[in-house]
Amino acid sequence: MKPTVHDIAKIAGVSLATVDRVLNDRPGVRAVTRSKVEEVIASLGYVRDLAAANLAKGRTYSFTFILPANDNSFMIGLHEEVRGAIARSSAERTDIRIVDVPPFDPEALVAALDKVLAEKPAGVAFVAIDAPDVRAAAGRLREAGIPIVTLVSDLPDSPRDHYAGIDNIAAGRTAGSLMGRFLSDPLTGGQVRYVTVLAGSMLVRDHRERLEGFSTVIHDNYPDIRILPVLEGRDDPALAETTIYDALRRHPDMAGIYSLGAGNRGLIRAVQKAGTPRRPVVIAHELTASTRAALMDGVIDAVLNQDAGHEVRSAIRVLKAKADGLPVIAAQERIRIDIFLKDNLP
Amino acid sequence: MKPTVHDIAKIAGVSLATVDRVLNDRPGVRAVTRSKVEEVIASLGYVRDLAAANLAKGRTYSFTFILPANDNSFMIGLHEEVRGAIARSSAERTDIRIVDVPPFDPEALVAALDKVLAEKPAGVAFVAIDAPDVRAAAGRLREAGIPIVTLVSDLPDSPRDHYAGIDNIAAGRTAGSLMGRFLSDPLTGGQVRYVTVLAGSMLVRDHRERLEGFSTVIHDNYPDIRILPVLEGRDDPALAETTIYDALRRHPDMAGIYSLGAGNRGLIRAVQKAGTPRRPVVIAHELTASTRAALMDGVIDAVLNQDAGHEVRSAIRVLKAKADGLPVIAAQERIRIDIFLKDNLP
DNA sequence: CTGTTAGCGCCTTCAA
DNA sequence: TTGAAGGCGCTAACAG
Repeated sequence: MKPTVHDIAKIAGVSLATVDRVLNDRPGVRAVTRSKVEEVIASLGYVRDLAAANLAKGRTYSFTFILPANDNSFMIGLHEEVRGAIARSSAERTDIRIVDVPPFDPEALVAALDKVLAEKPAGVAFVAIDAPDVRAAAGRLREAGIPIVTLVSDLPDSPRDHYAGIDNIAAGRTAGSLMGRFLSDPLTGGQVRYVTVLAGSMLVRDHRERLEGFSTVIHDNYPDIRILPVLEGRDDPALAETTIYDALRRHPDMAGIYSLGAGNRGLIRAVQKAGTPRRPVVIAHELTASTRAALMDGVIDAVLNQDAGHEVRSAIRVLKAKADGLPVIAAQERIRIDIFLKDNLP
Repeated sequence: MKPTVHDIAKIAGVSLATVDRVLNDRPGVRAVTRSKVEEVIASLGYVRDLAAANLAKGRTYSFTFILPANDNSFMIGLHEEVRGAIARSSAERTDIRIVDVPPFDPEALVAALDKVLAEKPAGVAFVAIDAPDVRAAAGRLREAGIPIVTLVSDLPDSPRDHYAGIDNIAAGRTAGSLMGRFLSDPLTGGQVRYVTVLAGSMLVRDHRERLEGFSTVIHDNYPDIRILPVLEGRDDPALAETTIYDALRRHPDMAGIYSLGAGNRGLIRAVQKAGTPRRPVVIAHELTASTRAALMDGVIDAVLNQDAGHEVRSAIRVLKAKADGLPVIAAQERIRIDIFLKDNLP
């Protein structure tokens, strides 16, 4: 039979209340009493029944998700996943709130973080912007004892408890290897190919990291492939379309395109419209309705994806665990870089 | 405030016990009383607090995992994941037991299933063998009201509640596309290449399905690629080694190898030893210590993987949900076909 | 500082 | 057929 607080109380010769004080290290216990109780706890190998504790406390975990009010498919999907979690909240004893902030706006994010801090939730998850002020605001939350998880975009060198997102350098490297392999023939060789990269903005950390990984692999392993100067589409479909269309007009022999940001709807239209003699190899990020269709149609060759549902569920699990001071299953919380070809679409 | 059994009792003008009888539809309630209570339940939108219910019942979910006592890395890893779940069982209110059976032995599996049936666990997970007797045994479990989940290998046309594993036809197709893309150059063309397939045994459904997917894609999309007659390595490293070594001696110009079963340790040795003028493109299944190392070394080009940890955790979640008659989050339970290149290794 | 007591939401005897 | 009462494991007043 698993030991309970009663067993501890009996053996240690104290009351339930004292055991509870020790367990939740609340004040009001003499040091000797405390250590005696702790000894018994250890000797019994006691582990508290969280479900019972939460029941007694009437506890619900109040978490706040701060999300950019971006209107690209990925962010919309992320919102939906959080709303799904909200729908399940009664069963999961959570009380989740979404706070929208304007995208790419560090000051707005800082303001939101400070406002959330005042509400003292049991945990906060947010899509980070890599700026000193944001780091400082995160520090204030942590000092208040509020667990924080960065979502999709990390905040390195900050006291965040966990990052629920992919390794973007690795993602860029993966794209680079796929591009290299899709373009190179081991039996022939030597012919120079040109590849263009479409980013949202080089100011965003994720995009910089993906580019870095991609460039490294291409330079190191595929000397025949030349990367043209990066194009910035601001994650905007319309801008992406004209940008890529122009590039394909200038370079009708373009061998490949790596789209490392959003706005792929425009990219796809541009490739179709340009009708170059030979379709370029296209690798893009995030599986959405449009990238999925393009994959099926053969306009896109591979999609790298991060599973927004997994990220949200993982963030919640980790926040819960941190709030309770519990360990997490590391493997379960690692967000994979999914590679989708048209053959393994979910 | 969420409604509780007390609210129902008060409004319906009955006692807690009666409400409980209705909730768990136990006998001993007049039809009129029952429907009155049910009405109140519906009108309040009551949902029972599972944690509290389990606490009161002192419930633990007893699950049995029937696993083949195979000694390849994947199966060993699967065992480990189940043991990990057992280690967490106190926190998760589960009581999980592992039953080992000899591999590829339908009769032994049937015997194990029937033995488990006698113990009436709250759920059973097992690695299926595609045979009529096994299907019948599964039927007996289901008739006894025991939820069953197939793990890694499915049992189609059976009453299993859920399959925690990958789509093997899709996996084969994915391997085919990667092979095709890695071997073909869009700018040149026409040159015939030979590819060999190493399977464990064509008697196993997973392997048949992977081969089917692979062949289809190659035939339909890569006419220059010829698939040589399938080699069977019985998932045995030693046999795989000699088989592949011989094949590479006979065909020094072998362009690719698709290893769709286990025993990759031997395959890797053979490729290294053969030292063909040009290394073949190698695609294998399951990320293990040896395939991982081979990926890093460039001996293997891509590994398709199913996450055993995810499969086990998913099986447990689903068994719990089925035992309680609850829905599952479908997206969370879909087992992905992971594609690993050396760049996105976890 | 420590103990007593009454719940949290639900289930389960045991009587009526 | 129904109800009253006690308890699951833990926590939180409120006394002492």
